[in-house]
Amino acid sequence: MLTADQSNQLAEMFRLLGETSRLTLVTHCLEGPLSVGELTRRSGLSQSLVSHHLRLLRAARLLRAERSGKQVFYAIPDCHVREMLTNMIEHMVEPRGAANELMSEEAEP
Amino acid sequence: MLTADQSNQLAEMFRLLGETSRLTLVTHCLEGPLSVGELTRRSGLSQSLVSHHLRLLRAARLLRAERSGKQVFYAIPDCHVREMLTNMIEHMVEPRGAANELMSEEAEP
DNA sequence: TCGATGTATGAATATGTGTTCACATGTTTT
DNA sequence: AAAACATGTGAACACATATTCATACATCGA
Repeated sequence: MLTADQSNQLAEMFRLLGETSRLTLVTHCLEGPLSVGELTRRSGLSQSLVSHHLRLLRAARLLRAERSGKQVFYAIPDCHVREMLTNMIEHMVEPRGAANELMSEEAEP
Repeated sequence: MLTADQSNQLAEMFRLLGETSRLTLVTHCLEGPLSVGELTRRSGLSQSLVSHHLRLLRAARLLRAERSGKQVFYAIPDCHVREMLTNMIEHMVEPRGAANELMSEEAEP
């Protein structure tokens, strides 16, 4: 299937999305390109921390940066990332129909 | 966009996929349903650890369990998860064409 | 060219959290 | 009872996050 290297790289991407604050930065960008200042305002984090997060997301190509004057706008880079996110959001809000018959064990009661 | 609760739930799913060993269990299941024993063999992990991981993935509905005789087979539960994974795999193997013009900064040197 | 604004980066730390192992026990099916 | 799998607990270990501060870089307007 996947080489060990590819698995690591893929896991790395998911790990980046696995932190609420970082994920929120990405989902905000689903609406359209947003400046760092705007992301800082919406997230309530410090500008420094936002920048640190964006740097990681950029390196993993989960976000794309584009400068416009003094500001830098971040956006979803391509349809793969966009569709991946919308798929996961749909999966989340989806009715949990008989999720697991085996042993009645749920994440949330 | 998303409520704080939804963001947490979504991040939780990504976090589960953000560990190489767990992700490998999931990607193996892309080929088709696999028994715990088979997954243990392929992953090289202990059966106990595999079971722990599968439990988490099941609870998040990233995998679905089905018993067949003595064995339990795990599979991708629906098309959302399957498409999400294939999208991410495509994104990963995609040519990194001008990933980030802003500051020449790469993930791997 | 200087100052203001917007953004990036580096370093250092404290803290938290998850992964993994090892062992034991429980459950379901043959 | 045996085989296959699930679950629980606790300890060791590694890593990542948040945080702050300081500094550097980029762009624009005066």
